[in-house]
Amino acid sequence: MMATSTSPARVRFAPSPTGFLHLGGLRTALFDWLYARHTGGQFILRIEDTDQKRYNPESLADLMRSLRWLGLEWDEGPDIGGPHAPYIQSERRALYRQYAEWLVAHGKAYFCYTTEAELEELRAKGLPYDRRHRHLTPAQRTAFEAEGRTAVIRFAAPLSGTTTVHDAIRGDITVENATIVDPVLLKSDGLPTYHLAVVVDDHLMEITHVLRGEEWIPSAPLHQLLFEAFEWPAPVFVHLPVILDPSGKGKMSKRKTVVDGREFSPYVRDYMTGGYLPDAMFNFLANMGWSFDAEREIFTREEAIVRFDVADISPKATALPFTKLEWMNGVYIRQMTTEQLTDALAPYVAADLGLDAGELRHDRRLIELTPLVQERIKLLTEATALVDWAFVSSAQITYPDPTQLIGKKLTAAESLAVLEAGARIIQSIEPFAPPALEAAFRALSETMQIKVGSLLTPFRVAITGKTVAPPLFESMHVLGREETLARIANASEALRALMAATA
RNA sequence: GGCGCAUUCGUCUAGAGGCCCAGGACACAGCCCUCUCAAGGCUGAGACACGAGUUCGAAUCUCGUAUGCGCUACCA
Repeated sequence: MMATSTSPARVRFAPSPTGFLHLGGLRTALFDWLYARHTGGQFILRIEDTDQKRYNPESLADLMRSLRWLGLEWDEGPDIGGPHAPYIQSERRALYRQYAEWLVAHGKAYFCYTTEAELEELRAKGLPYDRRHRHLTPAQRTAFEAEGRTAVIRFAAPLSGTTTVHDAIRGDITVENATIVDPVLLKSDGLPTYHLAVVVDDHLMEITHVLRGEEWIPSAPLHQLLFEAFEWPAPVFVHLPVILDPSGKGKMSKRKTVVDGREFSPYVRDYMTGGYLPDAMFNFLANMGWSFDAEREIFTREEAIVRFDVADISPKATALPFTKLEWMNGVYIRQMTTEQLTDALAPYVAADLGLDAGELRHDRRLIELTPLVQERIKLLTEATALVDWAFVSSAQITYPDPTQLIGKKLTAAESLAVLEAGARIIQSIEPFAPPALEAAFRALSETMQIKVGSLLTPFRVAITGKTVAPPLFESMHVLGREETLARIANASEALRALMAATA
């Protein structure tokens, strides 16, 4: 771990509200938050909605819901305000014009009247903007105005020399100034471009560390130049590696990607409803481009805060290992208390079974089943398939494939005999509880000379209708003596029918 | 095309000249445990993109090549 300054940092997450929050964006926000907490500074949420065409009204709510789900509370932001409000750029438009005009007044920017069509002509020839209006006379300007042309404000970038920006992860990055061709700062609709807005706001909001995607590396020198033009100190730049598609090649797509036959969405909202735990997602994402130490990757938020440092972030692009996410989610499920898991499971199971979540939360069956499924699921969504049999009547357990009722190395007749013998035990056993049941069935295994595994299979299928289910004796107990006997009777009947049909 | 960034097991990563014929994790395979399925334990297979340097010594430094990705908008 390389130690850097621990003075309080002001770090902002500045998404543009164009769609649902992406896992890549969440990771950026997570690193922002970790660094702010690590230094005892502030985490700020700022909305960069200067592109009216791409604005998506659902986006803001989704964004805030997603961040809060992960536990990333911000100290200043659009909904809670703060000393530098407003935190939505479209509400700050007057500010940007003012600063752009200051640059013009100081000879560091200029009005440009080039039309869309003229720019298109240049583009068609593969040429960048030719700085044609960099030195307009007042008379020329008046003439263009008279034509009704609207101006944008462009930065008068240095024509020679180089600019070096320091990136906290990669070190110095140097580019020729000549490659920076007077970018637009203020658009003709009066709103700023990203370049102007980010520099003005980062300065005004006293941002000390800029964490953003590496797609911004090429424009970092421009931002550096803008800070210099305004005579403001520049923040520390930290360009985060991109998140790739799980295949390892190409940026993660906006559509679902398939891994091992299962679909994984790039959107956070799908994980909020897909059986994932926020703590697991937090831990998982913290390992993407950063590592706690060489041997350990399961850690708490508090532990991460203590160790996190932007200088330790890897510069390498990463593909999200979704199977590892699932494994980690399972680890977190197993770490929960029974009460916590029941709370978490109730809404999922209730929705799947058409029950009331509030009532189900206090249902004896769910409460007893929770510890039995705890080490068998990786996602909260997987619980229903393991427990649904407990919430239906015996009549609803059918045996479409009665051969499943036959134990390994047993005949149908032998399996039937096993069920009947077991039913006699269940009828009279006291107490009707797992330890006593287990002892009795093991004794039965002895006397009938049938392996425990083979002996129990008919009961498991009889009771749950499935070959894969939670432990048998506990399951019987959840059902109760009468219901257990009813299901065994039904299963016996199914076996008899099978024997009659094949005889 | 130009400019920039990156490159350790299939994947996520440790590694800041000798501790590394490269460590951990997921996934995978085998074994153990076991009432099914899991969980757990043990074992195994599996990587420094390539080529030149620098150095007594390079995964670690330099240069080149290759590959991938990004930017090249009045989008962010």
